[in-house]
Amino acid sequence: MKDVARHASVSVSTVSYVLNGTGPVSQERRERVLEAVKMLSYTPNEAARGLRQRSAPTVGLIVPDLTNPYFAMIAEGVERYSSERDALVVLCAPEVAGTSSSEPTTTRLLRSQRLSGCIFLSGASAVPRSLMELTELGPVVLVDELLPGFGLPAVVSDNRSGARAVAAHVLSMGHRRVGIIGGPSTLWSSHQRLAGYREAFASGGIEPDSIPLEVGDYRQESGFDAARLLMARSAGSDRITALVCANDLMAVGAIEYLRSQSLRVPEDVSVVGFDDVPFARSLTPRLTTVRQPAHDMGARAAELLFSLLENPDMSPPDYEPLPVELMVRDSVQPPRA
Amino acid sequence: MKDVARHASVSVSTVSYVLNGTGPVSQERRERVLEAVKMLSYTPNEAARGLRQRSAPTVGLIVPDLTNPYFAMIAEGVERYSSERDALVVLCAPEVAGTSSSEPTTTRLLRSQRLSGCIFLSGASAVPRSLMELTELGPVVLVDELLPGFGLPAVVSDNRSGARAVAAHVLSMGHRRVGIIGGPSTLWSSHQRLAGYREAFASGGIEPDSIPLEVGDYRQESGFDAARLLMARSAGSDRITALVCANDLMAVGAIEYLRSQSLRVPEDVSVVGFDDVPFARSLTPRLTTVRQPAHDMGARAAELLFSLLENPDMSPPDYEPLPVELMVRDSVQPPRA
DNA sequence: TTGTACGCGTTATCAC
DNA sequence: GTGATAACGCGTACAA
Repeated sequence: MKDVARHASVSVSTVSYVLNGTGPVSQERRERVLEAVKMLSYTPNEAARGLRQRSAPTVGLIVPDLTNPYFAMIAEGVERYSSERDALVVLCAPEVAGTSSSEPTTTRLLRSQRLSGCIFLSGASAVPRSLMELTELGPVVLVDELLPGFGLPAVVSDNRSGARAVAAHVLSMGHRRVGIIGGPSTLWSSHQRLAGYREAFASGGIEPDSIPLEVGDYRQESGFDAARLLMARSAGSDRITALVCANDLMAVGAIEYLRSQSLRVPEDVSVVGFDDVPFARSLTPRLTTVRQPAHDMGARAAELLFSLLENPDMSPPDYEPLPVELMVRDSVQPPRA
Repeated sequence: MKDVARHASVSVSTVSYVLNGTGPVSQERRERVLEAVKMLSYTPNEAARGLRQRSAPTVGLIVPDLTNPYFAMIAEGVERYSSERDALVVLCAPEVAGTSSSEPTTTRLLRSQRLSGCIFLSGASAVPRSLMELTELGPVVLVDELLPGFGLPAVVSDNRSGARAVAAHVLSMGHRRVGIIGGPSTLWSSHQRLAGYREAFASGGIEPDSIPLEVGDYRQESGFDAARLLMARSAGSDRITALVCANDLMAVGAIEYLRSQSLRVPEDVSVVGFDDVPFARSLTPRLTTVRQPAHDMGARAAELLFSLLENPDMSPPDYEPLPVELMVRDSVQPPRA
């Protein structure tokens, strides 16, 4: 910066004025400065800038499992929006239980002021105890999941009505004996989806409490296991004819189990999912599911975080779930006989 | 830090000595310092530290498409290794052509010294012109792709022998009329795989030049299109009986096209892929493919970058491709008739 | 062994 | 309008 000032025959403060748009500078000098900047291909040192301003435009993105395409899409949304705002996105994998030292990396990072705030993509089963510490260090925005009791701002989609829609569709195809594979009971989304399913079935005249339910952890293997338990429970002539799964990955696992038992999908058992991950439509049969605006959710979470950063004691805006969309494909067919 | 010094009744330098392990400090004072640090829950300001040391332990991860599970796995590997080293991983999506301002974000970032180096996951079709600038600003490590002529260190897998292995498997099942869906011709991996396929077919007595080839861009849609072109070329009785695809996503696209033409997979046409993305084994039929050690590749790339950072003028180590594994599943069956 | 003082590159506060 | 100059929080020669 000194060099630039020298080349332009001005003082460093003038250079700063020009670059930050703060302070009045004569047209002539401004041009000289800009020219010098270009000549020397000068770029401000962000470390120094952050040092002075006590903050760096950097958002932490805590994501449990990038391999889940749904999460990856949210991450992309966050990245896209943030990079437009010239902010860095730092990837944080949460601690693997047991592996961690006494203090979670994420907390250490936020504390060391390398992160201005973070976006928390919970998705995994439980709420890390470190979340409370996190919130004391900077703004935290939740995506995809609500944490009742924490009062944290969140961007989520309308899980409940999505669940209602997909269950209603199953009903409308004539299924009466259904089973539900739910998500982790600790998660808000699991409850919402379950509630949605039950509402739909209830209004179709099916007693919600009579519907067999198994809970998984949103991963494929757990779908396999849950399907096994569910099918074992309903032997004989009143075998389940449709499996309603709380996400796509578990639906895939369920299908795998059904096939391993020589049950055909959808002829013998219909299956639906939730999320609409990219490969859902490439499965055989193409998976009926609920599309969540993953990309958009990521972007909005970032947007929310930035406004929180600019206006620290802003009250979190009214929470309004984003709309979802039922994707009717061919993994649901009328039950036979 | 001043506070800590005061609490421990020592000078700031002593605190610094203790924290960085540099300089000799008496046992007694050391303990006092550590206690004060804990009491005040002090954490060094990384901005200041970076300012002083002219570097921050931060690696940029440039990834074209997180939605591709294969890339996501590599990213996870990078994250895992880096966080063990207390380094941040910054996610960079490359510029979308046309969207960008004159200067790519990535370059700006590296130049502004917020990144100490970066890991380049090319995968996409072309080499950004900004790569050269990048290399001047800090160490760059390539993953999954080699860029001949740049002399950049890289971590890749043995694409060629993997390709040879799948192709050999297709041959061994009795296929003689095969078609190849290759990757972007600008990419090293595409050439390697193509070479591998041809070697295998040649040693099976099939003239490599006679094998129909279409090129895609590693994305699903392009697989669909390529399959269409390939099948159109081989009408009638010598219709292709097996499609060898340079990655899983294109294989999925190809299968989709075949089905749209009422061709059954694998009864009418066998299909193989490359990468072994997680859902490959959940497709119907389960996709025969080549597993690349994605996670490991990410970790090794990070490892390489760190050693380059510590030892700037180290010569890039001998390049040795990581082994891959043929995953035989049921998308390949003997041709009928 | 410990403390003092300076510099890292910026920005903000003041005089001019 | 412009230019000195003092922070920002840390590392580290150097003096004590």
